[in-house]
Amino acid sequence: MPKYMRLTKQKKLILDVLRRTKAHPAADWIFEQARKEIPSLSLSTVYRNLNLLKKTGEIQELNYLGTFSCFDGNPKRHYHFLCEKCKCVYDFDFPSQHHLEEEANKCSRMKVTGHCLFFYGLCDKCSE
Amino acid sequence: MPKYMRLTKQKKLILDVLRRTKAHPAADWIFEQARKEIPSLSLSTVYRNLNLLKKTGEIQELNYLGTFSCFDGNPKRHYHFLCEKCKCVYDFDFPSQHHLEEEANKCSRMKVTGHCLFFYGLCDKCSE
DNA sequence: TTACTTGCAAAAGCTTTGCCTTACT
DNA sequence: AGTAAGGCAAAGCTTTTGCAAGTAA
Repeated sequence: MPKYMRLTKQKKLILDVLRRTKAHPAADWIFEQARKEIPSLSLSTVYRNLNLLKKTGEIQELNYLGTFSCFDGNPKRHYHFLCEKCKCVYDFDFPSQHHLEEEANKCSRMKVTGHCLFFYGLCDKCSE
Repeated sequence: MPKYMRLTKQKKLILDVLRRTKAHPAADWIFEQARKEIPSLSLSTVYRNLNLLKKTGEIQELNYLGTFSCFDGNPKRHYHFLCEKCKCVYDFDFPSQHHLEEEANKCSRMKVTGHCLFFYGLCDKCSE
């Protein structure tokens, strides 16, 4: 394991692409966008950097869709909404339900340290 | 799309294997177990049947782990706990938080029809 | 200069699909 | 009899890995 993380232009670009969008893109979308600025970029570099940035807590990985991951350039804990029609993931402004963890801890012998919550349904565009 | 679903011995066995366990196994574990009774069984049959049974609502698919799916022979809505150490998924007896959906509906323009919630941490065996 | 990172290609993991045969209704 | 489902092998998709060359610190 490396001692420090280098700020290469590839890493900087990948992080930028992710921060510039409100969507929660998959690795291949990030790759396609970033590639416009660095045509020699490779998909494995995208994956490697996404993993590094996830490890340092600069981004987070979302697994709501099952078959592939989406990434969020916002590292702060917040909830999401998944549209079942267009499969888009939206940020969802909703109060933290941290208290559920304490209740959950009382309910069982497990040591609950976190929870994952998201909502699904139809987004405003799809429900018109 | 088929007009009806046949009850083949393979399908019956796969469902049985899934109902006999309290764990939430992945497709390959189900395959290994079922294979003991029907050695000629193939993995694609397992996948095909899991998808059929999911479609008819007899089982549910869990995607908490990201890289692969787990299956739950209990079709009723209930919560789960994921141990981050042993990666086991447990049933988690916790009151339904259905009210969150109504609150969520008030919070946004999205049409919220459901939620997904699970807890994680260390299970009783791993936290000893 | 050191050793982390890149690009390329290949491999790995999980899941689906095509095709022909089998067997449930 | 008609057709859903099975078995096998191959393909598909997302993600990871090995390695030689490049480059940030």
